[in-house]
Amino acid sequence: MPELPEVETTRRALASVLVGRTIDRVTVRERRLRWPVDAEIESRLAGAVVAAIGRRAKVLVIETDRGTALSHLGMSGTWSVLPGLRASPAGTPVAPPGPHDHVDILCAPSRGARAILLRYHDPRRFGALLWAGSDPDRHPRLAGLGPEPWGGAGPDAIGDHLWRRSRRRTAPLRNLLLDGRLVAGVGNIYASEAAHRAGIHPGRAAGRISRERYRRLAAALSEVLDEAVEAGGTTLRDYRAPDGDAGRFGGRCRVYGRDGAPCPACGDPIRRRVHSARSMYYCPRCQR
DNA sequence: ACTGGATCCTGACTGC
DNA sequence: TGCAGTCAGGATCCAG
Repeated sequence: MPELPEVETTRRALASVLVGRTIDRVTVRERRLRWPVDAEIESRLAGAVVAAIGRRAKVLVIETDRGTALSHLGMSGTWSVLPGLRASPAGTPVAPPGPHDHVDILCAPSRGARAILLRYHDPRRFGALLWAGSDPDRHPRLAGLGPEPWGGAGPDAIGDHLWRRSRRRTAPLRNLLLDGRLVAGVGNIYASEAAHRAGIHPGRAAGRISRERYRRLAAALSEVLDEAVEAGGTTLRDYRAPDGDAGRFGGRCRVYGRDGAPCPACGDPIRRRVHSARSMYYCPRCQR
């Protein structure tokens, strides 16, 4: 799935076309996503003016004058801004939906701006589209999320937080980083990359890592997320930005997906180990 | 309170 | 070429 940088890339693209626009129509063709698409989505959003597109962890927060909708991309979700719309006889854009095109959001032309069609595509249907009303922070999908590792509190504060919350915990560091209640929006790729940059073995018991090393880890996390956002995210297989571009960070991963290849720091082969049914990639020499 | 495993679903890839 | 098996970027729920 899209991790934090991919969601951030999507957020920016959606914000650039949607903010200030009025949504005319929402069409849901398939409600069976991770949770059923809220039945009130269509009626709440029709006529709403988009005020902002935010992001919390990996959740897109669509703020309108009538309330807030949440969009999660799951493992395979993408929003695209459809190019080259033709006008139908009725004057509305036409673009026939393909398989797995579950939701359309249509904005009619207004004040010289042309019509836009946003389309949500999600083969695995692990994504979500939910109505959160006027108090999104209390919505179950957002309540209880840990602090943002990028663009929030500084690395020292995040590092201290992780250190404090990890005392006496025996689970591997990697598991801690993937737990959104401790730190928000970190997935498998960037957990691997940050641990490598910080020189910490991802399998090390989280409770046996010093405060200083957690600070270094938080700095590495912020740095790698920064670079990945700059590159428009990581495309492993099917992630696409709303303009159809693939993310360009994939080629810059130092460990993720590189088992057997040389560590860029020391040249020893990168190892892959499966833990909790997920792959961990690390350099046994650089990471302790 | 923590922990690991199972789970939702489809598509791409691997190996026979 | 075809087919079965394996794996995947997430996050929740559950039993122990």
